[in-house]
Amino acid sequence: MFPEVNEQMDVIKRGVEEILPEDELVRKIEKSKKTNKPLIVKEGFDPTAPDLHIGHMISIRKLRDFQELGHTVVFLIGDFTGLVGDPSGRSSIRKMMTRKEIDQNAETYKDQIFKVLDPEKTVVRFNSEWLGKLTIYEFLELTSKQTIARMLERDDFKNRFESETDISMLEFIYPLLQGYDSVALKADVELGGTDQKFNLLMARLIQKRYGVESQAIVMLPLLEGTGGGVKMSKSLNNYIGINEPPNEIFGKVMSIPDSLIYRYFFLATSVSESELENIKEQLNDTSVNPVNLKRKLGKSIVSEYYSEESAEEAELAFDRVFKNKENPLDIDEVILSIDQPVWIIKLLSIAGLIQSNGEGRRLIKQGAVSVNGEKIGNDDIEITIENGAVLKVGKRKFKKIVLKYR
RNA sequence: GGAGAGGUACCCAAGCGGUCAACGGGAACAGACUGUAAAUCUGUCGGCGAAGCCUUCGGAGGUUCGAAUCCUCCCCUCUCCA
Repeated sequence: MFPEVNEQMDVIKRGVEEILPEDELVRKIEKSKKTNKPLIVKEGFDPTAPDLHIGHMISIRKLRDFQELGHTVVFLIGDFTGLVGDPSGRSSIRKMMTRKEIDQNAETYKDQIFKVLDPEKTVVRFNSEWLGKLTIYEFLELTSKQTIARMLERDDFKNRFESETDISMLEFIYPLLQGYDSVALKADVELGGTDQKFNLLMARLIQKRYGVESQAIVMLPLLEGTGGGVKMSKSLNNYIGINEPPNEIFGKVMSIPDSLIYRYFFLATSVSESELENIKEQLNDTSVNPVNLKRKLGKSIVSEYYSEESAEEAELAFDRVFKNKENPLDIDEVILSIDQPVWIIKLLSIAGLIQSNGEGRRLIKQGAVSVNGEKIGNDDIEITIENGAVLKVGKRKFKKIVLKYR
């Protein structure tokens, strides 16, 4: 029923940063195959930021690998964490989330992860199910499973402790709670980013102390953001959200630095080993234009979350605007009822294309503004526009004017 | 509880009585070029229908012809000592 152990390991290891300990995972898989029992594979998510980006999808796609091998995937939502309020980030006190907000975010999560995971085979759990029921006695029992000295081995805590920076008690307890999740779920495997190493290892220890078999850990690399250098995150606004429209996803992929093309293929798509090799060769071959690889990358990412047709359309739309410098087919419309002629700056402003008149003047001076393809060279003019006129600011911002008479 | 240091625009970070709407870097935006929303180069990066004026340097007052810069109080952060 299950594939051969080495076949499973080949699938699991692709794109993975580190497996701890690998031989233990192999044993678990052997046992699972022998007894015909799927492994319980868990990953936890914080419900405070429900927008997933392709960086998150690296581990979710790995969950799918496990799922396709026949194992049980548990998508754990850390709602208890959300209810209490995560103190990490030191001084900033995060607002506590309401049950309703958490439930809404959980729904949003499902929409997104089920683009990749099979809803029929995915178990969604909330850690309040067990953490919320712990008595203080049981909680103290949990804290007794670990010592301060061991906790301080974590770099983050160690540095802060040594420099006498605050560590809240709650923060300190967090890894224990997360470990308890693994106990409650009897997790065989937990996935996480490399930044989660400490917590993942802690869970192994907590499980052992509770007499549960320790989970194996599969750590995935963090994906760099669209600007390169730093990791993809919503707060840095360098992310590609999987709920964004296909054109947007394609365009953002086209904006990544060439140096990241291979990494994105490797981590964010399902291309085969041989294709990866091929891509690497092409990148080293100066006669191959990297833009073609980037197009392929963009299409394969869009296809994964939408469809091949959407990907084709996104590519055509991209060429239309950026290669042929034409207007896109679908332009957002703004309905205006204005007196004509109208001052150009004011027009841009009410069309929502500029934040301030100063910005408008600047853009015009820089030659970034056009109306129906005609560049505006003077910020002090009044123009008369007809219905359906297209305003363009910069390379990417378009608005179609729909006039409405009073 | 005691002693110091500091809070400057989206972020980091200069400035320490006028020449400061505030150096520099990053981010962002625009233009050129291109192979694309890559790279590179250049420019912009408080507000006002732009004349001059208005509002910004943790908050509130004060000194001064004039303050981000000096003084007082308050709030917050950090470092060291207990």
